[in-house]
Amino acid sequence: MRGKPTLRDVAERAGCSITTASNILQGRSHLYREDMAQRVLSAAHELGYRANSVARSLARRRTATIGVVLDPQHARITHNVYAHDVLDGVLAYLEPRDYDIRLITPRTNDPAAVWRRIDNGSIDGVVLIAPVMGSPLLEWQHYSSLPAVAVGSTLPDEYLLSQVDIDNDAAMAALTEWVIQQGHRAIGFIKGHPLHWSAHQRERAFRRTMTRHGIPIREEWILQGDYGPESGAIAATQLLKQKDLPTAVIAANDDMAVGFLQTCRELEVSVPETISIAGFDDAYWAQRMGMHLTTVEHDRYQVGYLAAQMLLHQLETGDSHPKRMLIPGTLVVRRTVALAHALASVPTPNATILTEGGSRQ
Amino acid sequence: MRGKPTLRDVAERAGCSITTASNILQGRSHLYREDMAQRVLSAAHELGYRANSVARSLARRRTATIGVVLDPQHARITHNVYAHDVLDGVLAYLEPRDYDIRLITPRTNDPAAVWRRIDNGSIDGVVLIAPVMGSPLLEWQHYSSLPAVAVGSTLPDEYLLSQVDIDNDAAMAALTEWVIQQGHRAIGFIKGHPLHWSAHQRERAFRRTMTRHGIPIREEWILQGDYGPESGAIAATQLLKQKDLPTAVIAANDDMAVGFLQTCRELEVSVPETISIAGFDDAYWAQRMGMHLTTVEHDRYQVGYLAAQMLLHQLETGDSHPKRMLIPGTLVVRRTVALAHALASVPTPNATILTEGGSRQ
DNA sequence: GATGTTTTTGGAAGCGTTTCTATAGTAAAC
DNA sequence: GTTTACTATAGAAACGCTTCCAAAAACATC
Repeated sequence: MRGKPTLRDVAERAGCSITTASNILQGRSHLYREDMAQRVLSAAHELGYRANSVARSLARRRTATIGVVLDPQHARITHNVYAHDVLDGVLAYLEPRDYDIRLITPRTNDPAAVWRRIDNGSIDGVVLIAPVMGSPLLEWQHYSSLPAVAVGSTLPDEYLLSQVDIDNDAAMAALTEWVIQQGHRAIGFIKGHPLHWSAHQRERAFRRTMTRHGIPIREEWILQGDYGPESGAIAATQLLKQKDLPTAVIAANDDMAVGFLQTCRELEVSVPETISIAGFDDAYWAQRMGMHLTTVEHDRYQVGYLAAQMLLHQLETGDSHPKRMLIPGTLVVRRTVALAHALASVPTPNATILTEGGSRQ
Repeated sequence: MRGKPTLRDVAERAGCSITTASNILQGRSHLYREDMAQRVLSAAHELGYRANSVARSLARRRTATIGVVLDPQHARITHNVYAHDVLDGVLAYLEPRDYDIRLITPRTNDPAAVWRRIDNGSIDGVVLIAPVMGSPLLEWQHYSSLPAVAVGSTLPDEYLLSQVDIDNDAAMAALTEWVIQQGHRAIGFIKGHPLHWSAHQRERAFRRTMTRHGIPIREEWILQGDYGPESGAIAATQLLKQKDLPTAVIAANDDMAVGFLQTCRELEVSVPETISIAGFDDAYWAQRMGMHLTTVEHDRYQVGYLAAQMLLHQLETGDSHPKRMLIPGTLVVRRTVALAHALASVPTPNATILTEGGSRQ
């Protein structure tokens, strides 16, 4: 025997058939006499035998591997905090269950090429991370019959994909609600990247909540952003040069809110005294800034965890009915939104409110 | 034919043998008559055939997959910026070369279990990300004969591992040098996590440079940190309560430098007027803070890229001789280190200096 | 038309497992 | 002493592909 020991080597050394060795090593030793089991086990141990997972996958017709696919749009994983958190959750669920992870980061937009890469028999199922509008990942139906769960994009139903996401709509509604309850009526909004469904959902929730309260929306206070900090800074510059200013601005995510804040500092506009600003996502680095951004926190780790769970459930039951699961957010009240008038702040019923100390009210 | 089409189906449809189909689909059509090649190609296309990569791996005895292993110490990938950047580089090199990535995040410290998981025949080689002292990943030699490259930890030679890392020593020496050239002689240091080799290297380089300039090191100004921002904050509290203060502090990384800065702000100690502070790493979120931290930038992406390159080289040539490669850093001069005296600042010869505008001098 | 050469194609043996099914051997039941 | 019923083990096919080697076909040479 040269090279790595195979099952055959183990069988030979234990003086039994390959079948026997295989069965015993798979934990079916109750089928055999005690001493046989022992012989096999120790032979395997002495040889340092480890089953070849490729051969096993071929024979079992399942690979015990899940593909995690990043949208080509954000192929560089760096700074894609969303992907990290979700990935962590996915790993946390899968690792103890002896699933492996194949990380796939396509660098083309050609759906055929992308799916050829994804679905080549090496994975049992796939988690699609944050597909944006027009993403090749969404062509799933045409190219693959792999069980799939999309994560981080609440897609229209026609995509027939199982989904797990944060509840953008409810959370933004709750945030807007809360800002309104602080007495603000002149509220601006910085929109997210137009290719992300979340951007539209967040904007819609903002508008709906404003309207529900009979507050007029001033379109000149609705600014286009792209979820990047720079776009928040630009929005701030644009907004602050207007003669008439809102008393509060809600950004579709924390990165833009921080960009906005940064610019306010530079222009010496005081936050929250002159203008209040709220974010969305509770970004890690925004927390570190000590800017005490009022925002909505989401458990993205949980999203990943549940997505993995949903996927494994699909695999095990064969039930490929698309499901949808939304994780509620938590309002985190810090210091960047002030009372507009002396008005008792009543907690909104739609979301848990977390004050800075961490106590839930 | 039911299920996914196999090579056999393609061969049948094209009216040829499996061998022929295989050869042609692997691009060896020059071996065949033009029309044969065409028949096979279109049969494959019509059936939507995609080679099963598991079967292929088994037959070829190579998987075209690289394992990327995170140290169990930082199994949660989130906020492990180092891992992200490196991973990006690895992906960038491997993806176009049709290698797949298996992401492995062991959750135990038992080397046997860890390596059983890593080396089960499903990968051709492995990139070990930032193994810390005592990490099971370092037991490589005892458990695996897989080609391996360690990244992000400059290990002692006895580990016999190929390595790619940033040049901690040279970069910290250059930074220290520069701070000294700004006229500082009373310089403190915040150490990194004691289980990371980098922490010791950075500290050694600091001490060596100080000594080389004949500057005494005051041990009460050398504080223990752990690379986390909180530890920087704690160090600041400890340091600032001393009666005698250094005029500058160098932190072993940016996270701690920022924690330090934060605390200075809170205690209303002005930086850099009262005390200068330099970081190391040029962390993304520190950049965003608008704190203009003077630091050393490293191309971690490059580290990952080169590691992947080195690994593939080992695979292709079979040359398993441990190699070592260090990437130089770039001093980034921003605003947190001031001149201690009116002294002309001379660029150090040991590193490129990047001033804030981006121009290299 | 026999022989040699080159070009095309196919047979068959793997790769290392799993798993279905078959076969001894032994014990209990009649 | 035959049938029934297990128990313990092994044979062999299959998974889908690659690849070495041989066979067949086509063509050239004498």
